[in-house]
Amino acid sequence: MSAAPYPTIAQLQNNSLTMVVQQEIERAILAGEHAPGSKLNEAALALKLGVSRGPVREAFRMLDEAGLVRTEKNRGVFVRDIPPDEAAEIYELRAAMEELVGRQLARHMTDAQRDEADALVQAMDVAVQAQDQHTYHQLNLRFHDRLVEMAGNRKLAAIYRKLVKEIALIRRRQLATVGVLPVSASEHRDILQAIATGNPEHAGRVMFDHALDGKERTPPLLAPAPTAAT
Amino acid sequence: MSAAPYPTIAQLQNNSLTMVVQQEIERAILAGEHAPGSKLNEAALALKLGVSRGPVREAFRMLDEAGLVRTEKNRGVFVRDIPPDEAAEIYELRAAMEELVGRQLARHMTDAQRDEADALVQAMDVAVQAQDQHTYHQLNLRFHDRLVEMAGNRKLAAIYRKLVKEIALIRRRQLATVGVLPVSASEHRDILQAIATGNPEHAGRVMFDHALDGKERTPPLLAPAPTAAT
DNA sequence: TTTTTGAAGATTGTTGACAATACTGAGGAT
DNA sequence: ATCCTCAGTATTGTCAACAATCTTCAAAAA
Repeated sequence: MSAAPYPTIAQLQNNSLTMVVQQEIERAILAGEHAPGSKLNEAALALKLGVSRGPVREAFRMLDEAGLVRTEKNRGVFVRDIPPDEAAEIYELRAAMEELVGRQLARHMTDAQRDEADALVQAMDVAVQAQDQHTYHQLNLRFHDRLVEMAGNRKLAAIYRKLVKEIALIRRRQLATVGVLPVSASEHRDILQAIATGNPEHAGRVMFDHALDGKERTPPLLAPAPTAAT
Repeated sequence: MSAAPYPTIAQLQNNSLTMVVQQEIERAILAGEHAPGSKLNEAALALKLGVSRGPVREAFRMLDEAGLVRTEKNRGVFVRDIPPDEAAEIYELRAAMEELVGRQLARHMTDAQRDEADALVQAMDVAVQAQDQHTYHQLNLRFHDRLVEMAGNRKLAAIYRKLVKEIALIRRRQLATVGVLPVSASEHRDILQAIATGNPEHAGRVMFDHALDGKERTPPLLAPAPTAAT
């Protein structure tokens, strides 16, 4: 009675219009259909999604609290345009979280979990050889998400995912910094190896350094302010 | 035009009804006026606060995203009753964040910041000698909040504050674990001393250990489930 | 030309009403 | 006595209308 016997039940339970709207707007933002800094029109979104403004407003409040949009009283909500200095902070925070993950996994990782992670790394190798950037990126996200989940701290995992979403928003700014994909390929093996040693400090440091790479790759600034909204 | 010349301006800017309602409900929850697990009635709250249900619902969505309440479709929102295992996770996460803070401060803390922190520790000593539990607790929160802020990572500070609020909610369950206040009194001096050494790893570890004390003090479980709502 | 003013339009903030769902409790069947 | 059934009630989900605020832009003043 504690856990849902079938995932479908939980699905139906969360299907209030607000939830659907929230997920759709979030998807659109992360997919780049709304550029950072751009304004989200309540009425237009409601019309497009076939609902009234109420659920849209509630979804806005959730997205605001999640850090994906910013609300200005009597002016509207805007897709957040995360400034470079805050972006650096987010990267650093994520790195610290991954360090914690590395420590935990060095202590508690099971063989089955190790196998699963190995499989993802191998799949990434395949994607690299095939020059399949998109698949590689997806696998990379999944690899880290799974490791975070394996650490066994649900709160950590929840916050980590929020940070990842914000980072996805940051990446929207630095449009095409693509092409640097094979860099981290071998690092993933290093991570698993470090975890396998069972040394928490070492595993933590390796994951920390790896995560911070993303920050280093972030160019200081591309476009100062496309729209006047700041 | 970038920074608000007077804080009052920002105050008035955020005074939408939703914001006021959100802050009031949050205050009431953290003050224990709504017990964990208890139901929050939309209409009743709206009436009490003198607004319609719309702003109350929007505030609910924010509080849900912040982790202070839990929403069940077609059933209502409930004050979150954080289970012991998740409480442990939150404590651990907070400890990891404080560790990061310790590292940062060991590198960058200024003399003025050090003086401010020292003053807070001294004030805590006074409160301990006066047996003033409440003042001590407030100062303790402020001490850690200021250190986190001094670390210079706004995202970290924002998430830390959310965690602190959830921990306040947890404390509501373990009603009277009071009386252990002088324990951490000297530890605060140790923290500042460790930071002063300039050794990031050492300062981080001291803050981590200190933060985890809260977790250790948490009894595994007091009341299994006061209400049937779980 | 540049700045200011002020209506008209657009957008957000708030409300009250209606629809859909969940809860309660009395009555009856087993 | 216990368990179902089923109305009546309470509560949440959604919507459309009204009020308040902001934005736009043309006309007038400097």
